[in-house]
Order: sequence, then C-alpha cells, then structure tokens
Amino acid sequence: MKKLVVMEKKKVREMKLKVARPAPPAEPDPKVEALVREIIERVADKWTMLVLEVLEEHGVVRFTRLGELVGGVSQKMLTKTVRQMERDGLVTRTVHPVIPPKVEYRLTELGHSLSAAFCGVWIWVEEHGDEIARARKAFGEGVV
Amino acid sequence: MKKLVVMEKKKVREMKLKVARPAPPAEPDPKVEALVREIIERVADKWTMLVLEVLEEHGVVRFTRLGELVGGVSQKMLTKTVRQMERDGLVTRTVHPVIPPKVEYRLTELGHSLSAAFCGVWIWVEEHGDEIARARKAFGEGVV
DNA sequence: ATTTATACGTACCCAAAAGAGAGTGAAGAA
DNA sequence: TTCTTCACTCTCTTTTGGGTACGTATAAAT
Repeated sequence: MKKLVVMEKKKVREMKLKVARPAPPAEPDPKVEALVREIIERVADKWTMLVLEVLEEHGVVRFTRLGELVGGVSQKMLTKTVRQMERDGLVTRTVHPVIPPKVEYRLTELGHSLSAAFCGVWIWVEEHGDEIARARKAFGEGVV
Repeated sequence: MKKLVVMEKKKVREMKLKVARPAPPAEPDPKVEALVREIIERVADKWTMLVLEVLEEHGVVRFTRLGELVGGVSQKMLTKTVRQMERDGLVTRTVHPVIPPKVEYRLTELGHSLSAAFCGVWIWVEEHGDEIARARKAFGEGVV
C-alpha cells in the first residue's frame, strides 16, 4: 500500500480534472439541456438521417426495399434503426400477417417534421459539398 | 471444386442480392449522390454537431475548454473530431508556441454556414423533444 | 534548487458497437 | 419434393470509442 502514497499528488490532479469535466454551464436549464443532448445523440446518426430521407421521398416502404434505397446498410443496423425510430414515434411499423412476411414502414407526423428540419442540412450539403472537397485537397489529403 | 456445384443455387441468390443492393436509383447523378452521402456520414455525427454548436456559441475556444463545454467527450474523440473538421474546412486550429501549450479553435465561414443549417434541427429538438419522450413512454419503455 | 502545475495532445489496452454472413420459418410455386 | 421469398435473428469478426498513462517544457511555488 506504499504505492498509494507515492502517487498521491498525481491522483489529486486527475481527480480535479474529473470533477471539473461534467459541469458545462452553458444553458440555464440542465433538464432541458440533458434532453436536448440525448435527442441530438439519437437523431444525429447517419442511418437515422438516411432512413428519414428515404421514407420522406418514397412514402410507404417495405423492409428489404428500405435497405436497398438507403444503400450499404446491414440488416442488423437497419432493424435497430427503424426500431429506435418507431420507439421514438418517428415511424410506424405495420406487420401484415401473410406468409412471405410483409412489414411496411412510413413516417409519422413527427417524422415528417424532423425530416423538414433536416432539410436545411441537405441543402447545405448540396451547396457546399464541393467546398469541403476542396478544403480536403488543400489540407493535404494523405491522412484519412 | 465439386462444392461449387453443390452450392450453385444459393450462390446465385446471394449474388443477385449483392448486385441488386448497390443500385439505389434515387437521384439522377450518382457522383453527387455519393458525395452527399459521404458528407452526410461525416457531419451527422454527434460530436461534430456538438462542437459546431459550442464554437458557434462561444467563438474562440481552447482545447480543454472546448471539451468542458461539449461535455462527456474523451480527449481522443475531441482531437479526432476537431482534426476532421479542420480537414474539412469547418474550423481553424491556431497553435501558439508558448509553453503551457495554447491551441485555439474557431469556426470558418463554412463552419458558420453549416451551423446555421443545423439550426432547424436544434429548434425541432426543442419544440418536439417532449413528444419523443411521450412516444417512448407509450411504446413501453422497458427496452433501451 | 527542487518540485509541481499546466495544456494539448499521443500511445496503449480493453469494452462496446458495427459489419458480414449464415440460419429460420412457413406458404406457395415449380 | 425442392426451392423461393421476406423479415428478421444469431454468431463471428472487425472497427470504433473510452479510459488511463505518458510526454513535453517552462513558470511558479516551495
């Protein structure tokens, strides 16, 4: 237990860092802040954004077709994403009890409104995408 | 090589799936589509969004302070995020060669414009956050 | 003179998440 | 009878993320 004595000061420094970290006095209401944070972490996800976009554009879509339209998504992640979105009230999931199974997804009102909120981001990407491409070239694109 | 004959039909089915998957005939231009996709994957990241927001709100911020304001981010992820953003031309990184090191981050014009594009999302979250909370309760909140 | 605190990282290790691919089940077609 | 379809689910491997430690080099404190 002598080691503990030796590292006492280092420990103290680390502990101060840890204590200081979780106190961001940015917004007045910490409850709202936490909720906003949680939802941002949920919706700021590439699969969620892409699914939202596909459903906005195509209306009612079945599982496999949804995967094709999104492109490059594994079934596992697609399932997880739409389940989360269903839970959050962004999509409805309609199961038709037929034998090749048939499950249809569509946006709720809430989902449509979120899609509209993301509209600005899509426009920004289309307008400024080439600027990012140029910035990367200028930066020296060796590192990925 | 006899095995190949045995699994012929399964293989064919898999190959059809694989071929069908990467052909989403959504937008007319596949080059634009690919670029948009790549940038969406880059900016639809929670740390990027949060860093963007903090810099928009606070202007010039140093590394450690940025971590505090973002909250809950590891140094590794913060470094990675700001490096990516620098590479994409969203932030500038100014290193002052003093001895307790001093590195300042600030948004570029491009960064400000992206922040503005995300504004709609932030507003949406503030307006509809409680609806998501209610949807989760209604769904049966056992599963996380 | 020695020790310490500081600011911004990098390096390493382990846990968690994501991706790949095969398996499942039940009706209907070939 | 065998095969096909759809929407998953399960398992295995790879990638990513978080935590901790370490490295500077000077100014300040002791």
